Amino acid sequence: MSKWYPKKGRVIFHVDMNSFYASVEMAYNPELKGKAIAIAGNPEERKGIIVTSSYEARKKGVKTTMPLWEAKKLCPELLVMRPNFDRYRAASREIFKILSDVTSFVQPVSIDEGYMDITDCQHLGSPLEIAESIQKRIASELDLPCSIGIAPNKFLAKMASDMKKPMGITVLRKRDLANKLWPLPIEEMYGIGSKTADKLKKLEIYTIKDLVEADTLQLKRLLGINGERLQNRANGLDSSPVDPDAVHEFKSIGSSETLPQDTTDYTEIRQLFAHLTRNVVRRMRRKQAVGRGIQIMVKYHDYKTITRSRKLPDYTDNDSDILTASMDLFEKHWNEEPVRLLGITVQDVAEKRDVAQQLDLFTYEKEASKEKLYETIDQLTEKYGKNPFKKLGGNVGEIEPRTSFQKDFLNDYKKNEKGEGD
DNA sequence: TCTGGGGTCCTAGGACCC
DNA sequence: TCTGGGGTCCTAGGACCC
Repeated sequence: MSKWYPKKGRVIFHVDMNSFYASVEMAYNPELKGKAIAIAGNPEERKGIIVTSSYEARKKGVKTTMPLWEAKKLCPELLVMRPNFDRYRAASREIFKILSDVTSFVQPVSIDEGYMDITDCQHLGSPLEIAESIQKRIASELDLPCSIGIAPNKFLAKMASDMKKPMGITVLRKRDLANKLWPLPIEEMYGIGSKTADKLKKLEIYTIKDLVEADTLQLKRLLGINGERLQNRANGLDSSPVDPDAVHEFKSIGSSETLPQDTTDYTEIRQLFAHLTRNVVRRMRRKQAVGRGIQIMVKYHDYKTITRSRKLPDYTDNDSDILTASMDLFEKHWNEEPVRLLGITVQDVAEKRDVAQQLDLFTYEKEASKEKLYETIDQLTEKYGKNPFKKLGGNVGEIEPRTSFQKDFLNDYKKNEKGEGD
């Protein structure tokens, strides 16, 4: 049964903090205000790239990901600081608290930006008034600047928040598209990076307006399904909802690190893998997560990068499982050339609680009959909603069987659900 | 004097199953 | 007997974003 929804326009905010890390440092130490500052890693460890810089530094040409030496050449008075992630996380929490005071429909997308759906917040004033009060609260209570985009969907809100910085508020309605959006060069469109921009330019598409007017079939041939989506967005169409739960539904947890020098030393490599494993495990435990896919990444001296992965037989959050699988993959695929960076990512992540449910279900087999098992599934379905195993990547019928009993049972289950045969 | 680290999503080929 | 058409899972790589 499909439900009928009244066709009502949404009001979406995109709240974007301005040069976030640098602004947090300025809030901590107001003497930094008005100065050219940058947050960067340690060049001694080959991590000296600009992570964020203040507007004063940007005026001199300092840009994110620029090597530190290059930034200093452009801006000799640049004040450089190491990142203080704990500070940024704390500030982020306070920001999202303020947003949550307006509505529960808040979707954080990174440490310093998020979407809000304020369609049902008329009682708090006009969208512009709500945006102004949010911006003022974040500025007065946290001493941090932000820009806010107001639009009928997430894509336009995102584009709008970029239009006035710092401390801007921009309304982007359908009727503003021709004036405010379409004249922009395609590389400024969210979702178009340098590779896609290059491809589009070969079709003589240089502005968002050109993208609107392009032949859809030609775009699909060039970019696949993404071509169509990009053209829809350029037309101001994006139905994706603001999803407050998305932030909890993480799919992978990884850690990677560049070595101080390229190395072929096996002991050093193993030590780094052990360190990465500890990092990943610590974060998994904090999130009460387990995972079943292990991926390693090896970046060689020449920047050639490979990824190799494997599925484990069971979910795990165990150091030695992860380290063993990683070393195994590494030994199998290392070409003996000097390594610049190593990474480990645990994929197929689920919450421990959900996995425990699956195990509960199958430990039942020890004492119970098939009929009992069906009953259990019914009970769990009732208790947890329509699809209690969603987090495990499928329906009950898609759980991986481990014993012959499970195999039989699942075959029966599938027959009942889908009907038999082809 | 080169180029970090955390993620998500998509594509594409092969294996395997019905 | 001579070649179907789905579907899912697995792996590797690439593009993009902050």
